Amino acid sequence: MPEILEVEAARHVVEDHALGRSIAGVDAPDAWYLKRGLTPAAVRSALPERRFVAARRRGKLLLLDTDRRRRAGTRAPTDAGLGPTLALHLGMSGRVVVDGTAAGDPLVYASNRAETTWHRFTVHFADGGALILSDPRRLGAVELDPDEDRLGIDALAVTTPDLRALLARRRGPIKAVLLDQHGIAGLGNLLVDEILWRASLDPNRPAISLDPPEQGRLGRVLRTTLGVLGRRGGSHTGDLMVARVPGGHCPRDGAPLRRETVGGRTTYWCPAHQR
DNA sequence: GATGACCTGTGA
DNA sequence: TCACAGGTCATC
Repeated sequence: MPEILEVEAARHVVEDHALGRSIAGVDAPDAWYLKRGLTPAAVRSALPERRFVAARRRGKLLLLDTDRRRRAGTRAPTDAGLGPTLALHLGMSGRVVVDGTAAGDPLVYASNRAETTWHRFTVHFADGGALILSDPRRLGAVELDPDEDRLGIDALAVTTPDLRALLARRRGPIKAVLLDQHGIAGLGNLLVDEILWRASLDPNRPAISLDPPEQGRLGRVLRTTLGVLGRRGGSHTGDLMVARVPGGHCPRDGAPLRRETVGGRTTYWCPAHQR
């Protein structure tokens, strides 16, 4: 499931394989997939003859900056300023594939008929390759020049002071606060459960109720968890993951895990050590 | 701040 | 056949 770690891996694939290549065309077969007023015609006219010059990320949003158009054989720009920024959101089942290579997938992408129908958005390069956003469940999105500030501080950059400030002004459950992309951007359901389990904090605790030592602990655990799971290969590699099933037991102390809805999402946590 | 809708593949 | 998963947005 694409949370910040998967999007960062996708960003890396784009950075390593898609920058600097001339864009020849765009396939946007699913107009519903284009958000905030973007139309297939608009995106088809915006991208060709440009190149991606940077692959950024804010939270779970992948941001691909383009350059200005240039006349063939000259260095003179034909329009002012930089080009638009293409924003890709992977939703819950999206994958970015460049020339058949997807993040975390050493195998060549076997494009069969079923998978082709999941191609919601494709950028064709002049050299014949392509960047594809494949998404079976259609909950991802493509937009142009997004409002990046609708997202909070990136989870990979958040500091303990940032976290203290955020927790201090929220009365809702800690879990809901960590999931809210306006505050901290990038954490999803699995990562938040793993972080709170490692930090020994009850997900239902009002954020405002954490004392300074607990805030500090949460900050440290947040950073180390993202580091460890990133190295292991993603959001699904947490220690809690194996036990995250109905009837599961805490990998730390063996107590039965509780399963309930917190912050609107299915939550697994250990009442024995998360307090 | 909480809830349901959005969409569709998977697994019981 | 149906509950469920996931992230986000509109609405209560």
